[in-house]
Amino acid sequence: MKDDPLTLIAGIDRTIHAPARLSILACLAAVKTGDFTFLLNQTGLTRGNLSANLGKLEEAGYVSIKKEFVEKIPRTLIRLTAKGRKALTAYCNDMQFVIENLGG
Amino acid sequence: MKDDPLTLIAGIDRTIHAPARLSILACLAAVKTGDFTFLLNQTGLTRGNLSANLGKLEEAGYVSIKKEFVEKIPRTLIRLTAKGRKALTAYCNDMQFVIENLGG
DNA sequence: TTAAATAGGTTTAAAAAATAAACCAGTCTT
DNA sequence: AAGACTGGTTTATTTTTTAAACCTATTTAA
Repeated sequence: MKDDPLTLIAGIDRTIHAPARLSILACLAAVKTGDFTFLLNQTGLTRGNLSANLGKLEEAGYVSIKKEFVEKIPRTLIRLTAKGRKALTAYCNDMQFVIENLGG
Repeated sequence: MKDDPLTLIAGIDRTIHAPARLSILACLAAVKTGDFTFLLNQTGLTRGNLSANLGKLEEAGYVSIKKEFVEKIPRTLIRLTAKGRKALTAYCNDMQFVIENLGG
C-alpha cells in the first residue's frame, strides 16, 4: 500500500533529489569527510552553488560543517551526519523501487 | 569511464528527473495512452501543474498530445513517444547505477 | 431561463531553486 | 606594493515549480 511508485515519487526527499545535492551526498557517502575544495573538484559545481547547497544540506541536518585553519588558510570540513546517511539510504530505497516498477 | 556516479548525476536528464514529470511518465509507461483526467487522478498534481509539465514533455518530444471531442466534451490524450520511452529507459539505467554505487 | 455547479483545461502570477557573477578577506609571488 | 591565487560568501539573474485565477462549454437545479 506504500509500495506504489507514484506515492513514492510524490513523497521523494527533494533535499536529496536535486542533482547538485545528490552529487555532494554521493561524495560524502564514500569518503565520510571531505573539505570544500575536494567537493568542488569532485562534483564540478561552481563555488557559489556548492556553498549554497551545503547550506541547505546543513539546514536539513544532513551534513555537519566545521571550519578550521590549517597553516593560516581556512578549511571547511563537511561530514555526513547519521541523519543524512539514513535519509540517503531511504532515498535510494525509494528510487530503487520506483525504477524497478516503472513500466510494470 | 562513463560509469562514474558523479558524471552520471551531472548529466542526468532534468526533464525526466523532476518528480512531477517522472510521475507522469511512470503512468504513461504503464498504460501507453492516458487522458488528462486520468493523469490528474493518478499523479495527484494540480491541473495547472499537470498542464505545464505536459507542455514541457511535449516540447522535449517525450509525449505526443492529441485533443479530441467526445460527446461535445473535450478530451486530451497523451501518449509516450518512442523517444520518450527511450529517454525514460536511459534515465532509469543511469539512476540505477548511481544508486547502486553510492557509498561504494 | 437563468443561476449555480462541473468538466476540462490554459494563462498568469507568486514562491522556490539553480546558476552565475560579483565580492571579500587573507596569502603568496614578484 | 601591485597583481594573482586560495577559500569562500553574498547578491542578483534566470529558470522551475507550485498555486491561483481565469476561460469556455455543459449539465443540473430552481
